[in-house]
Amino acid sequence: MRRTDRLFDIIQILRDGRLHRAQDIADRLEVSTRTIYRDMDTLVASGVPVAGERGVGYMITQAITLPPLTLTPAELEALNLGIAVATQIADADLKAAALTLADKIDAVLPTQTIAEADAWKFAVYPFADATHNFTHMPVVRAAIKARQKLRLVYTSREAMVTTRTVRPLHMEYWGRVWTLTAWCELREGFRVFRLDLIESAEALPELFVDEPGKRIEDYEP
Amino acid sequence: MRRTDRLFDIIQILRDGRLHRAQDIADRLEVSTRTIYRDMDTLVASGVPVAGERGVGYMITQAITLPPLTLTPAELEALNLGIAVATQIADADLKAAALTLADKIDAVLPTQTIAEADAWKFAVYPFADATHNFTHMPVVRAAIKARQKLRLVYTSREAMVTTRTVRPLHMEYWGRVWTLTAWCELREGFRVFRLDLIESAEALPELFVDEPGKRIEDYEP
DNA sequence: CTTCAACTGACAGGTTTATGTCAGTTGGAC
DNA sequence: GTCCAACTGACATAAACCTGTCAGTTGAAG
Repeated sequence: MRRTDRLFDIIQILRDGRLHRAQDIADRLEVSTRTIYRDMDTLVASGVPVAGERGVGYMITQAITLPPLTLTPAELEALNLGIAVATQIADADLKAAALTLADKIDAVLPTQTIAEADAWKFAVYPFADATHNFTHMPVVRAAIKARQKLRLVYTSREAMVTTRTVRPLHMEYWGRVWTLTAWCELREGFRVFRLDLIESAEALPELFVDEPGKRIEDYEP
Repeated sequence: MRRTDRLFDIIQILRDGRLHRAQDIADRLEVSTRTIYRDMDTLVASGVPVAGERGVGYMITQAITLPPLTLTPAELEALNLGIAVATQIADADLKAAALTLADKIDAVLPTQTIAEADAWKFAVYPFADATHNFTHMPVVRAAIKARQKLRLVYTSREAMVTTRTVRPLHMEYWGRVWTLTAWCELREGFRVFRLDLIESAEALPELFVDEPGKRIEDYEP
């Protein structure tokens, strides 16, 4: 938990928009510069808009602030979190969607709360958990809808890499990982794939139709 | 990453809704029963609806499944994540809000996509990261809106526990932690509190009004 | 009361992760 | 060219975490 704290502290330091040398940050947080360089790597990989320039120092390159929203309090909180998570995602489409989603909800809700909402300003800063990998979500989701077969390069947990053609059927979110349930043409049976273990996913032109025994309804875990 | 994998495996095993003894799970995953008991702790703390009964075994107590949604693909993904996160939260209001939020979006979007959405079924299972603590969010948010003073019991990172009365002004989400910016009457100055380090938050009947130097606009990090 | 299996606490060993030191390299400004 | 500070890689050590063993306790069912 210590390291997370320090990463948080670094953002707080950078927040002023001014220039900071690794040495100064290191002194302030009582660690070595090497640790700061490593932390900066983590922050950049997490999507924090910080840039370092040799001979100069580190600076926040942008501040991401959203306008006030006008939801019911609890909904606002739920959406708040949702947007925060969605903006963490590397996928640009999803980032944009999270924002338009906010707009849509904003538009459909009664506007009477706008006035009082000005006291509730919030900002969302990207800070992805680099362990998550949502890269293949769009293509997988699209293939499920379009009933397109998928060619997957998949690394199993035993580090075996296989290439297979599957019929994508169903996605689930397990809080830590997303899974894809599919009928695997290589194994001739249902298989559950973890999205974060998919190396590459390519939608094939080949479509598939429901066949008894290969539908999601036929899947029994 | 190994441990996460095993937690995921345990859910997969429990998913069949049948009874499982710790010994059996331990054998299957090739770890000791002690490890399984520890894993079960983690799962329960994460909100996975699993219950153990002495002399009997472990069983999933409920399955949480949501009906199909009808958003644009990207929005669906964004919301998907948002709901997944929101349902992780211990706060019952927020859980409910996440669900009604989904309903509202569902209602306001064009219905033409409903037909094709049936191929896109998804389920969300709670699996909170136990390190997050959103317990005080509702009361803090409410106090900001109502301009009520808050009495905080706060544990600083140096493990110092203080009780203070603050004027809550502004909340921010930093991806890993939420912060509350407030004017602290104990320190006579602006302070930033991390929500996850707040022991207790109590809204006081006492209201506050804007005073020069104590408004969020006057805060300079 | 006995049995079963969930549960708990303490401790030791192993593994992984974090950090510091050091000795470099790189790119821009002057 | 020199200076500056970001950056990188390798290695050793220290701290944190994970796991197994063991010796218990607890609660329900028979």
